[in-house]
Amino acid sequence: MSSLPVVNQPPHRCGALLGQLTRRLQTRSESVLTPLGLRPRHLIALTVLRDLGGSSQQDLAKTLEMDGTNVVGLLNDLEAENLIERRRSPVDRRRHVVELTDVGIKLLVRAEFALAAVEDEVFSGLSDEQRETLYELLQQATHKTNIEACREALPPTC
Amino acid sequence: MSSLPVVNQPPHRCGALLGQLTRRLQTRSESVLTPLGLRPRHLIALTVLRDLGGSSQQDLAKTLEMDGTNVVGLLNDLEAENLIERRRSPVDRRRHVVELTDVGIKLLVRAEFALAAVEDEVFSGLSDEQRETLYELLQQATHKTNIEACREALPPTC
DNA sequence: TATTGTTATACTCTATAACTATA
DNA sequence: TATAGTTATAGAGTATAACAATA
Repeated sequence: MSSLPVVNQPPHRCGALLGQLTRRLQTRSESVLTPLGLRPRHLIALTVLRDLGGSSQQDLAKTLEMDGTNVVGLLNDLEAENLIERRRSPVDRRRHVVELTDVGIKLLVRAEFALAAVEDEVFSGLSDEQRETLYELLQQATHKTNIEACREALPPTC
Repeated sequence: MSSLPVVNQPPHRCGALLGQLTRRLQTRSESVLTPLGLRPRHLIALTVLRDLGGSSQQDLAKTLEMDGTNVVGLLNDLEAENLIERRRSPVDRRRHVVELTDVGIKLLVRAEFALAAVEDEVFSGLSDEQRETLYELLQQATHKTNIEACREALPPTC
């Protein structure tokens, strides 16, 4: 609201720092997941399956933003460890309904505890209040550009 | 400063949002760099070389946190486009001194303009003030854990 | 004919080992 | 012998194409 002739400095670039923190989080997450026999991808899949309460493989591929062929391999891993189940859908026998097993649910809970500890460590330079601010800023940024991306991708409706 | 019996909520997890924004930034950066014949890796290398004013390949590998063998390939690309020069160090002929060419400097400037525009777009959901806050939080977070990482890695001195 | 899941395959990125030349 | 750079090669991660079963 000031009309002083202040020179408007452009904001600093966040990209490099963002990438650096993400890489650090990724590396440490891998470390704590390895003893549980999981890779980050596996964990994301398990989380999505719990949140959706089961899914077809194609829907899962869309949600994970992965190629369908890679979802097959991912689910093969998880099924081999008895963490998920594939059942033919009774209404459309082409579809596989994928669901978490009890073993999968329990392992997911353990993994989430481990990952929470990783975040606490990586963000230990910030106070709880600062972390909350960071969260809100990131959410605002992702949400805005989500809408933008949607507008770009879809022609008429959105 | 309040002594009310407020329940301390743990802060939200930032990891997922951080990863999402980073991926978005990465994808769009690739898009704008492709017409310039560059990949993100190339740009990071060019930036580091300018900031250091030249470097040996090993030092470059350390700075980029990449394997030395991959730096060779990276530099081969850049040299083929006449963006960098390798010269034998006169004091230690095992070393290659790597420096930007004039062509490299000019292309770097163009790439940075393009990337600034990408950041402006990806962070368009935030005001300049919010972007600055985000920058400061990210910087504080990365710096703290940098020190931590250093303490972990080095036994006595640090 | 289109859709779901699968396999086989190729392409990229990254890391390991062995080689050359210099010290 | 150790170091700087290079090459060849193998291992992940990911994407494309063809195929089987079902709609």
